[in-house]
Amino acid sequence: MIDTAHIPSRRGRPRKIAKPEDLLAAAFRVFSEKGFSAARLDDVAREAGVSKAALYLYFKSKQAIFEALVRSAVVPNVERLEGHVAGWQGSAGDLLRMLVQAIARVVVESELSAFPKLIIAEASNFPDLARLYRTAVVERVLGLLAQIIRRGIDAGEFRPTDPHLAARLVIAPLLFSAIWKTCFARHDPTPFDPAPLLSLHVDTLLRGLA
Amino acid sequence: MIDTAHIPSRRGRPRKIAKPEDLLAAAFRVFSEKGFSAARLDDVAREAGVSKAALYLYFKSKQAIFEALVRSAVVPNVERLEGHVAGWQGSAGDLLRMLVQAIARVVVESELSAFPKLIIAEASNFPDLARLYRTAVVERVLGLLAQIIRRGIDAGEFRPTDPHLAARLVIAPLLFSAIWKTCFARHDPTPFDPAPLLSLHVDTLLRGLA
Amino acid sequence: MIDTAHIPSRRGRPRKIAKPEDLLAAAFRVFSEKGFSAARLDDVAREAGVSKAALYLYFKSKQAIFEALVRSAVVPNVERLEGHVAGWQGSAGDLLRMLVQAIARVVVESELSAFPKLIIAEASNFPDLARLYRTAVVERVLGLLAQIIRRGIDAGEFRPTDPHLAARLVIAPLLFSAIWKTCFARHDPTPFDPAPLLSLHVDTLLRGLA
Amino acid sequence: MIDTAHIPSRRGRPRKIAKPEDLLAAAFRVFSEKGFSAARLDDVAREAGVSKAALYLYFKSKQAIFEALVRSAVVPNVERLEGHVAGWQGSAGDLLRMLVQAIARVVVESELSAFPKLIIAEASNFPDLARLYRTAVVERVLGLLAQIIRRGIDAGEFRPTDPHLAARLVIAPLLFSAIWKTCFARHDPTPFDPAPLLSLHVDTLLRGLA
DNA sequence: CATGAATGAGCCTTCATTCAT
DNA sequence: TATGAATGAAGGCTCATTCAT
Repeated sequence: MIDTAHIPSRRGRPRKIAKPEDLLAAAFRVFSEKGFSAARLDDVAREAGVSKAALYLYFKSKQAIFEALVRSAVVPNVERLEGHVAGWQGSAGDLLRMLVQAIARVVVESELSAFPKLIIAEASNFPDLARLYRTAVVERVLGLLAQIIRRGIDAGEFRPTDPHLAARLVIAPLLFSAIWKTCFARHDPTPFDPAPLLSLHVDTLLRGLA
Repeated sequence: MIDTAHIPSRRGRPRKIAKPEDLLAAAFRVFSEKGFSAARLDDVAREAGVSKAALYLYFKSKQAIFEALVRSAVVPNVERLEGHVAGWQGSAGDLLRMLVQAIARVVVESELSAFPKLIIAEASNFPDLARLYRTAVVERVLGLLAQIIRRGIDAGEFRPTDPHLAARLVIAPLLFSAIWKTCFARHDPTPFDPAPLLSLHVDTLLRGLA
Repeated sequence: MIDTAHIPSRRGRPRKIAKPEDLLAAAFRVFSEKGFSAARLDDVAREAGVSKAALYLYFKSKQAIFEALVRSAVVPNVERLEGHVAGWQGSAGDLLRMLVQAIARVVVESELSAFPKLIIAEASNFPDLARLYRTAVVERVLGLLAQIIRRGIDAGEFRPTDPHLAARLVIAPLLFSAIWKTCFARHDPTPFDPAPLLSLHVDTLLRGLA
Repeated sequence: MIDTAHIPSRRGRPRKIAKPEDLLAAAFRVFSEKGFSAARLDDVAREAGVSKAALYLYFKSKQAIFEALVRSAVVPNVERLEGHVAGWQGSAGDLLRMLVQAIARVVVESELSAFPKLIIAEASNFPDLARLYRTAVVERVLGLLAQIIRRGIDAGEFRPTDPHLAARLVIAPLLFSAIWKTCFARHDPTPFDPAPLLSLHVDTLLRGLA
């Protein structure tokens, strides 16, 4: 235990230099654990190692923290995915398989798996953020997938289907995995491994689309 | 999944005798709109047309209401599904198709689509309920599906796969639809129709499993 | 000392039936002692013998309490004065003398002497209330006085002057007395008696206006 | 009453070397606008063009700033008035008229009219300052006036009255004007001109005292 | 001397919960 | 059974104050 009893508790003594990213990271941990409403800024501050008041140096309200959090997570990851696709030359099937694995790595296997849960939980309380997430993340990813599927159809690799619907079929098991992980796998003795499910998913889907 | 979901949202003169099911129905509407923490018992009471204090005649706390809500939704609907399966004599494929449609009718197309959202949102705050929901609903449905798939494999109708994984693939687009509906379709001009997606899903999945 | 230790401190036990007027009376005491900003609702609640939360059963915010307080004090006293004037038949001078005494009784000698102080202190923070007080109290009283003075001029009792300015001269020593009382007389050993000052005031003013 | 009141409200580039008088001038503007409690040191600092921490280089607390402000306004202006009186040789009536005009110029027509409001508002929160202001300003000015009035009585120019009470009558319309200006004239389209009122005041008072 | 960055303490406000009727 | 009225216990946000640079 660290003995800090000898430090006089004087008001206003600065202890730590806070960075907004660190604050958002702490907020993400607390918000995704508790949800927006049940999360306390006390917890966010403690998690970030700063005082509650310090949060207000960078964000003007609890809601502003949440909004900044969603916005900060929106763009970069999608752009990473689009980068994957741009340079690829293989078949549509191979590209789909690779994308599913890439998304799994980013979303399902990292801590970001809590993000969909957070959006799902708070969509009706923050419709603007839901719309932002939908247009800037979900529909962009779905568009990317639809484009690949259309390419596969045009090349005769896939049978004719609505590419936008098929794109949703690609995504669904990924969403399932992320949710399973955050909902059920937390208190589970055996660790949750999405790989076999996703492997079967791609195999089955590609057969089904062929 | 709530037996009383067919009760319309009354807004008129409060009935003198409140029934716990009415209270749960009101609680469901409010909790699924706001989440557990942001939901106020004031709203639940007003929605139910009773006083706030009346809630405490039947439930000892806000958390108890939530728990009763989840428990009430657990058993009946699964049993209904199991009834569907028991009497069926057709092929595994037909049975899967019918089950997907049945689940869609119950979960996706009714107001109960908010239920998965609620569980997802509150799983980490109520791990016991999450476990209950998992064992009493999710795994029972998955087990049912797995059983059918195994039957299909044994009959040579499907290629050999892990039936439990395949069952998840069956469920995933249903979950996707329910979530899409509660998250994004709320403020959407064009109404959300899960039928085409699920139709493509079953077609593709059965081809993929064949 | 009253022994309440044996009473279990259970949440929500109602203790007292609060009346909005009592709450406003308590608020008046605290606000006029401390000013709006320095007043704490804790103090208002304790002064009223209720919990802080009880204040919100009747008023939606601290500011709403303050506004209700000002509004509640505005009309009745002015109407009382106007009643005094309506039935009077004597000379303008006698009427002025009587009115000064009446105002002194109401404003200076009662606890209401703190009211002008409160308005003065908060006028720039609550311009709407200042305007209300000006139109509904100050200008009405000034109008009443101006009317009497004009009557005196018309009757040859007073020399010709601007009645609205003269009305202000009537009021000024009353305001002085009220302010002196709240500012300086509080911590004064010898009690403050406005009567001699106001007596001299009326004598001198009537001579000056003659 | 503040020696530095002639310093215009700078809004430009902050001077490197801050002077306590500048800080007090800024504090006066903010305190007289908001009152002590509602005034924020952020605003004082911004108004003074320095950082909030810089205030603590010269004053040990917010309260110390307020106290210094009041003290700084106390002595000089009264001495100026006493100088006016000392060298005067005319009649008591002329001297009173001149003094009323002098006070009006200093207090009512300048920005210092906010000072009485500030004292009135904070007297009960800062009784020591109220006492200081009373003895060092108010009673000295009243004493000056009483002395003149006694001179007038002794010379047969005024009828016999209590000079200390009569002095209050001299002051009252000045106080009225200052308060009217700060409370009601702020949001008034027509500018407030105290001259006619004070002119009538002196005329009437001198007649009344004669 | 001056300030940007940080904080402890406190206040307004909300809300689940309880009691008298 | 049912409720209107009340409250204790937070939580969000502000602000005077302090320290490192």
